[in-house]
Amino acid sequence: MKKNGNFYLQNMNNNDILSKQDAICLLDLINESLFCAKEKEFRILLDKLKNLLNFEYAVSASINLDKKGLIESYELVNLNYPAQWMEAYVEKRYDLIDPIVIENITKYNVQYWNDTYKKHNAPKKFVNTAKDVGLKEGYTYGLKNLEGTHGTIFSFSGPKYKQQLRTEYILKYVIPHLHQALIRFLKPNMKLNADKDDVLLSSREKEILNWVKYGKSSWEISVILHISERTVNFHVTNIMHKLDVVKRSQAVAVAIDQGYIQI
Amino acid sequence: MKKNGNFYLQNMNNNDILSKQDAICLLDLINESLFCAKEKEFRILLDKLKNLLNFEYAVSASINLDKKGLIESYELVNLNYPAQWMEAYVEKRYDLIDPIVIENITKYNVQYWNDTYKKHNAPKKFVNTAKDVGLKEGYTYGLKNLEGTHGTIFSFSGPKYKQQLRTEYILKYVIPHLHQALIRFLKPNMKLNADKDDVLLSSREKEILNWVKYGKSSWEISVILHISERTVNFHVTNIMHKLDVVKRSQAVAVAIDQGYIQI
DNA sequence: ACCCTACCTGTAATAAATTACAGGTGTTTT
DNA sequence: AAAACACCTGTAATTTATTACAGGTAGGGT
Repeated sequence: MKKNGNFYLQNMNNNDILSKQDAICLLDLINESLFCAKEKEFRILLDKLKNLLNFEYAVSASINLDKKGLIESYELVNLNYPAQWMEAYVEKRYDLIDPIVIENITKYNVQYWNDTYKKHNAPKKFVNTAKDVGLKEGYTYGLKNLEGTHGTIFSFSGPKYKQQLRTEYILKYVIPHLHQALIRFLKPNMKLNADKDDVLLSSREKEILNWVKYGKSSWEISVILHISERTVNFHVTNIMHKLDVVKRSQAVAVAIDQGYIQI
Repeated sequence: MKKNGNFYLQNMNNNDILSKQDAICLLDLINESLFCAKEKEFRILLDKLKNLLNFEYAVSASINLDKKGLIESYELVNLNYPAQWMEAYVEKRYDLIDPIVIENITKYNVQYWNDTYKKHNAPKKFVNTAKDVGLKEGYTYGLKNLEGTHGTIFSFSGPKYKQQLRTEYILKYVIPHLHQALIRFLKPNMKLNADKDDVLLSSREKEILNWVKYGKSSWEISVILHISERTVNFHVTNIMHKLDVVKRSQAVAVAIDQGYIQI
C-alpha cells in the first residue's frame, strides 16, 4: 500500500485499520468541515482531530506560494503548540530549514517526522530544540490548491508517539477537507479579520440566518424547517443578541462581514 | 433523531444507523470525489452510491439558477434513468411541474418521494407516468453553491424502495461532496453569468440602504436624513423592486453581493 | 447530580415593515 | 415640450418583526 513513498488511498484495505468509531468520527469531522467558515470553528475541528489521534499538540498554517512553489509568506493557526517555540520559529525563519516543512511543500505527503529527519539528515540542533519543548515525535501533512498559489500544512506532535498506519489513514482522509476549510476562511480575511471571535452561531442559527438572507419570513422558514414560527423567532432573537444587532437586515450584514454566513 | 421531520446531522447518533462497512464505504466515496474531475469518474462515483443504496436508477443534474433561485437551465448527467423518460422530461419541461424538483430547489433537503408527493398534492398523471417506467419510489437531494447561482440535484429510484434512515444519512453525508465534484467538472461548460441587468441604485437609495444595513428603522432614518418616514419607505420599496427582493434583509445581502454597498 | 447549551414551544402586546392607494417638485434627456 | 427620472409626501390596511412573559426536552461536561 505504500509505493515509492506514495500513498494510495483508493485501494487500501482500511477495514482492519480503522474502527467503526473511527470511521463515524471521520465522517462527522468531514461533514463539519464542509460548513466551517470561521477560525473558531476551524480550531474546534483541529482539536477534535488532535484528540482523535491522541496527540498532545497541533498547529496549522496556510502558505502563500511563489511561482517556484516555495514559501512566500505564511499565516499560522496555532491550536496549542508551545508559544515560545512558535515565536522563535517565526522570528528565526525556521521554515527555511525545517526539513518537515521543506518535505511538505515539495511532496505534499503524510510524513512521520523521524522518517523525514533521517531522510534529510536534519540539523541536530533544530531537532533537539524542538524535542526540548515537547515536540519529540509527530506527523505532518498538507496540500496545495490546484492553482499552486496556496498550500496548507498540519502538524501534530507529542512527547511520545509511535508510527501507526491508523494515523496515516486518518490524516489522508480528513486533512484534504480541513485544507479546504482553512483556505476558505483565510482567503477573504487576508486583510482585516481577527479580533472579535467571541460569537459563535450554532448550526441551526446559521441555517435560519441563511433563509433570512434569502428574504424568507419567519412563517416561511418555519414551514421549510418544520418547526413553529415561534421557534424561528426565538432563534432570530438569539442570533441578534449574539451579533449585537437589532434588526434582521443588520444581522445579515454583520454575519456576512464576520463570515458566519456566505453571500 | 428525527424530530419534527427535521434532520440533524451533527448530533445524530449514526452508530446505530450505519454499519462499519457503510462508514468505510462513505469515507472512500468522499475521498474519491475529492479527486473527481471528469464526467467518467463522476459516473463511477454515482454508480457506487446507487449500488450502496440498493437503487435501480440514478440521475443527476447541475442547475443554473436565476436570481429568484428558480431554474434557468440545467444539464443532465444521466447514469441510467430510462432514456424515453428523460427525453420526455426535457421535451415537456417536466422540471416545471415535478414536485420533487420544485421541493429540491426551494428546500435543498433530503426527500423521500412519497412524502413530497403527499405534501404537494402531486399531479397524478405525472406520478403515474413516472411509475410506469419503473420510477416508483425514490430519494432526491441536492445543494446549491454559496453564491446561489448553481445548484445540483441527485435522484435515486427503483420499482420498490422503502423509506429508511440509513439512506437519508448516507445522502446527507455524501451528496455535498458529489455536489462539489459535479460543479467542478461542469463549470467549464457554464457561461459565466455575464448579462446581469445593470440595476443602478441612486445615491439616495444607497444612502438609505446603508442605514438599513446598520439596523436603523424607517423612522430613525427619516430623522437622520430629515425626510418623512413615508419617503424612507418609498425608497426602500424602490430598492427592493430594483434588486428583485422582498425583504430588507435580503436587499442588504444582495446589495453587498452585487457591490452596491460595502460591508 | 448539577450546570450549561442547543433546541423547541406557547401567548400576547407593541413596533416595524410591506403594500396599496394617490399625488407633488425639480432636473435632465430626447 | 414631453418624457424620464430622482426625489419627496400623505393615508391606511395588512403582514411581519420585535420583545416580553414562561416553560419544556436532550445531551455533554464537571
